[in-house]
Amino acid sequence: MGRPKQFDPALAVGQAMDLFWRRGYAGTTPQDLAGELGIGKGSLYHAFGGKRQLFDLAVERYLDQHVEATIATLERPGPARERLRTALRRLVEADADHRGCLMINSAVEFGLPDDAVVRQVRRMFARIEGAFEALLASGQRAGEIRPDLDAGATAGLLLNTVAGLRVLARVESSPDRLLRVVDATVDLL
Amino acid sequence: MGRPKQFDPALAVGQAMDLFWRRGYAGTTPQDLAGELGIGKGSLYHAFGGKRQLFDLAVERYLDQHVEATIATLERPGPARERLRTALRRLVEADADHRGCLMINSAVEFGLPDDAVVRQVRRMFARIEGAFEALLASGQRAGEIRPDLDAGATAGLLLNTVAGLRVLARVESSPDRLLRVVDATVDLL
DNA sequence: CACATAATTGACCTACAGGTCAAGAATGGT
DNA sequence: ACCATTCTTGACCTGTAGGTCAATTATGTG
Repeated sequence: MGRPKQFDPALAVGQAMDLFWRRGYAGTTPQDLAGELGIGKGSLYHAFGGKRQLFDLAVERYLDQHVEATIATLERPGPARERLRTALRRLVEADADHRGCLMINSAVEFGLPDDAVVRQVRRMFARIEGAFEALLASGQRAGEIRPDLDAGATAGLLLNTVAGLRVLARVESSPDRLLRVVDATVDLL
Repeated sequence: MGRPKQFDPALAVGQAMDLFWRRGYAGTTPQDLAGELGIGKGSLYHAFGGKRQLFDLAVERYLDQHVEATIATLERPGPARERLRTALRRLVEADADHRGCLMINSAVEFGLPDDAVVRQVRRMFARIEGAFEALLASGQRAGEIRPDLDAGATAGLLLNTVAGLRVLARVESSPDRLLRVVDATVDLL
């Protein structure tokens, strides 16, 4: 009962995510958010509690949506090295507007003091690193990747590579150089 | 003639750099800056023109100081691979308080739209990449590094690795995992 | 000393971020 | 028809960011 919501909260979280992603947390005002969602500022606070709560929802959404998509690419069938190359290339090519990664941008913006965001970022890193390790192990079982490679350490290296790519994407105007990095990395394995 | 300055502008730029580095551009207020430099807010504007101008000076200082120091480490005598390992380890170990890199933090905070900062960041990246390429070439001449390695592409890879390390440092509580990344990277060359 | 020059300061200003709230509008239940 | 409940909204509030300025203080010069 009561008056029904005039907007779809799930959709709204997606729009908020988009805005935070493009403009950063501090760079996004409640005004901006209300405008983007097409609702009054009061409604926004009524529905989500506050800017930070909405941001946390946006982060959660980002994880479920974009991060999981990347991981899914890694887990698709095919030769391990090519799965890796494809996933990394996608990451670069999908970022034509240089937004980088919401999580990494936030990690840099908030830094260590902030707890909730940093915890989420760590969770995401662990998830990605795990996927890399599984990929490497499967590649080794299939004989496509040198068996003497330390899968754990190399997974960390790949996570680090992704972090680098996402940051460089913010200042690199063309994807070419990043794609070269992707290839150089994959070829080294 | 006229009243002499009560503070050393060069020193002040260093203090400002430190503050921007720790708190980010948006997170540092003119109030904070005046407090840190031990002068009145008005003095600050009289001496430097504004927050952004002071920031630009801080960035310049950072380049001349920290970036050049890292590059100097790369150019010291010794086996190429070990020079690289040392430089990367230093980067990680010197960042116990998780500030990362001023330039990279700024690149993420400002994003592409901003011109001055992004131009500086690109200059710095080019400088570092060049140093890596020289290092790799010298290692190849000395027979320490496989001659079939594409020095240009690999230099890009190393720049990317540094970017990753600097970002991960902001959320990684202990340096151990980053040091493993360093070793894994160097060992792959 | 008088004066031109330059540095210092805190009071002051404007804009806006982030958030609250009272009044009104749309529902289901009786 | 009335009510309890829930959403919606724009007006309103407080704090502060970023910056300006007039008055004051310290220097060199004639």
